[in-house]
Amino acid sequence: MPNQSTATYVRVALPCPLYRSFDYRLDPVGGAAPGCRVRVPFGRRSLVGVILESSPRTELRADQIKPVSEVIDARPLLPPDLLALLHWAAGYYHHPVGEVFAQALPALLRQGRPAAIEQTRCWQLSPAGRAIDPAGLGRAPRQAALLAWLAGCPDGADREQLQARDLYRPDALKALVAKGWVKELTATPGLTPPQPGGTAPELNPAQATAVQAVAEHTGYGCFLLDGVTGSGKTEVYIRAIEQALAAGRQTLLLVPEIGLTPQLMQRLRARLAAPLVILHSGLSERERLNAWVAARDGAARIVVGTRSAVFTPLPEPGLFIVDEEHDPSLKQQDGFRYSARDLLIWRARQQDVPILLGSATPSLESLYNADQGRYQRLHLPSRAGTASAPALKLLDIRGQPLREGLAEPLIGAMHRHLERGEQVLLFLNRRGFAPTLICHECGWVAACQRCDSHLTLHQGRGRLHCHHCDASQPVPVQCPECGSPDLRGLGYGTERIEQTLQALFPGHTCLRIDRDSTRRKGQLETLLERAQSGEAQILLGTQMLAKGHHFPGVTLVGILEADQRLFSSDFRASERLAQLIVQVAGRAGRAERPGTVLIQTHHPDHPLLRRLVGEGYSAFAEAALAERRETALPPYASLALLRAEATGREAPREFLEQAHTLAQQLSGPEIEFWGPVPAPMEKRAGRYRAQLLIQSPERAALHRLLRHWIPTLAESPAARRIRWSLDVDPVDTY
DNA sequence: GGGTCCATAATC
DNA sequence: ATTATGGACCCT
Repeated sequence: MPNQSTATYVRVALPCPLYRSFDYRLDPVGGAAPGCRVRVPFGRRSLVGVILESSPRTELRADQIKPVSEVIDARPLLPPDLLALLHWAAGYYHHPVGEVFAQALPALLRQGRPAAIEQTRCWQLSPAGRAIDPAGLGRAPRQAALLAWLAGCPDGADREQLQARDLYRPDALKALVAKGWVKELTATPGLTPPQPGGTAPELNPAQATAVQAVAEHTGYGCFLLDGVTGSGKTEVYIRAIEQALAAGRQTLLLVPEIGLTPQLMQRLRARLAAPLVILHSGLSERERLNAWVAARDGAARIVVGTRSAVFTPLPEPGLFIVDEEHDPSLKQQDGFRYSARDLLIWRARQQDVPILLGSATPSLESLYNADQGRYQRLHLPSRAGTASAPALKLLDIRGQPLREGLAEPLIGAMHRHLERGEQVLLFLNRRGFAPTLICHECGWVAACQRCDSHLTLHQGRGRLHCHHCDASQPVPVQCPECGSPDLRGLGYGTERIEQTLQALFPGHTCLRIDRDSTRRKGQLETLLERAQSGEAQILLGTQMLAKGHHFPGVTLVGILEADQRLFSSDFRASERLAQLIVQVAGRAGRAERPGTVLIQTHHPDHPLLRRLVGEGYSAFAEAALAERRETALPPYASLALLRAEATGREAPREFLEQAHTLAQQLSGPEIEFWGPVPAPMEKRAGRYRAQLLIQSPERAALHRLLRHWIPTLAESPAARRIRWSLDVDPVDTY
């Protein structure tokens, strides 16, 4: 008998919100190993699930069990190490196993499609086609449109990309190919061919030490690579990846979801002669599957991706890296709320692989772990002889006259820097013209119908916009309450500051970089280019400006609004503010010209702010950690947050009250509860939200409670009536 | 008698 | 999540 298996029952993870797996009979003898997908009947439906384990026996009676209808994978789709990771993650985040598995797989695999790279046809402009002016094809507008679009795609475009722009016309493409203007290629998309050519810079001693520390390490080790912008973290990554490549090993690099970090990608491509795939939210499902399969089969030697890439199987892992490890986007904010950083650390330990956490502003958690000796700290000082760290200064604006939100000393400093031919960057984390529209006659304020918030005035578009639910309406001509036409914008957004700057600095060009000015594809790149070329001297922007991009000509940074975050209800707000200030400061001053950072504040005596400005981020972190210790907050305690929302105001609170009562019965005195309380913005997008915070000095105790509490709660009748979710290790407590 | 609309139960 | 079921309620 060939290949007779003793295992006739399989335990399957199915994509539904249930805290259990389901047993099926495997009729055709031959077996299927854990990690294979199967199609099974489930209720009245048919679902694709993943085999968790197989066993010769089952606890169920024969009439309670159904047969597997199809074994999809002959060999396991997921290797044992990934099964273990997903299993552990489901337990740690107290999330249904089946949903965890579903989230970890590309959509096409979830649907049961084969795990095979599919060659796709793609079309590229030929040299002859490049010479054609699309405007000359008056009688063939489809072809003209295709030519015009393809001119902007040096790598060609595939069917999916063309369809996305409604340009996919088989006849037009055929005609263009026949004329020799377009080439049809079959490509395996995703696997970028190696094209190294960049030169390796000499390592400074700190970089060399860091690279060596990772190189000398065999097996698991967690390294916290802590270095300011410009200290050469990327070079350390590249050398470490080279070592992994030389050892025949794969590298997984996680990045936050910032515009795909074009600068980082360019450097990796220029230096590393190995097949590299990228996994990010902009991929089509086919591209994502191809990249995933290339990684799993070992064809891709380097995998770069955003948080969900932590679930990519790698047959020969040798190095893990988390870039910007403090970045909140590494934590999933809905559904299965996992931390990609924390999961990758677990995975590193399990697979006995070194992991590198990089940041100019490490999270307090990671600094604490380093202090405890769990991570090895590798410090990169700013390079000797080049950029000195920018000087941070607090600008006390209490009682000061402000010109549309700008204090005189800031305006004066801007003049001085601009006159020297240098660039200035202003940071304001508030888009639009004004955060509120108010009636000067009666005090009416434009409020959002669906949220507890004001509508933001966007003057350029002539609309009022809610930044919390995306609702939008035209700006009223007169007050709906009293009929007065005297409606005024209250407060300042980037759009308004832009106008002010144009009036104050008529001789200089100002660029506004925020989500509104970069809505269309390619706009961000264009604006960044104009900033870097020096064509514009004043750069004004939101959060977008804080990450990843260097502006060597900038010598002055103004932070217009720091106070909001100092008194937020979120205990992480001051950590975020400090990280933001340092990250924004890092955009400024390279080489010979050191930067200055002016921070406008009404609270120049705030101890944490003073510490940051006077002594730097490490000193700030030390003080912030001491504060966390005193208040018994993370990393000195473990948190979980139970959230609930519904269309009525009472339902979420009632559910949380019930949940609270149940939890108190299940837990000991070491667990503290805060709430239930309404969320800081109770109504959002038409739903009322409330939350219950669970806090424990002992992680294990917290998890013991959650293990019993959450599945019980999920089965309660109240839980079915409202939307609720559990957030383990929340990064935002609202 | 026959519709719809919800709460409730079950899914190997 | 999805699908089925059983009343309550309302209609011609």
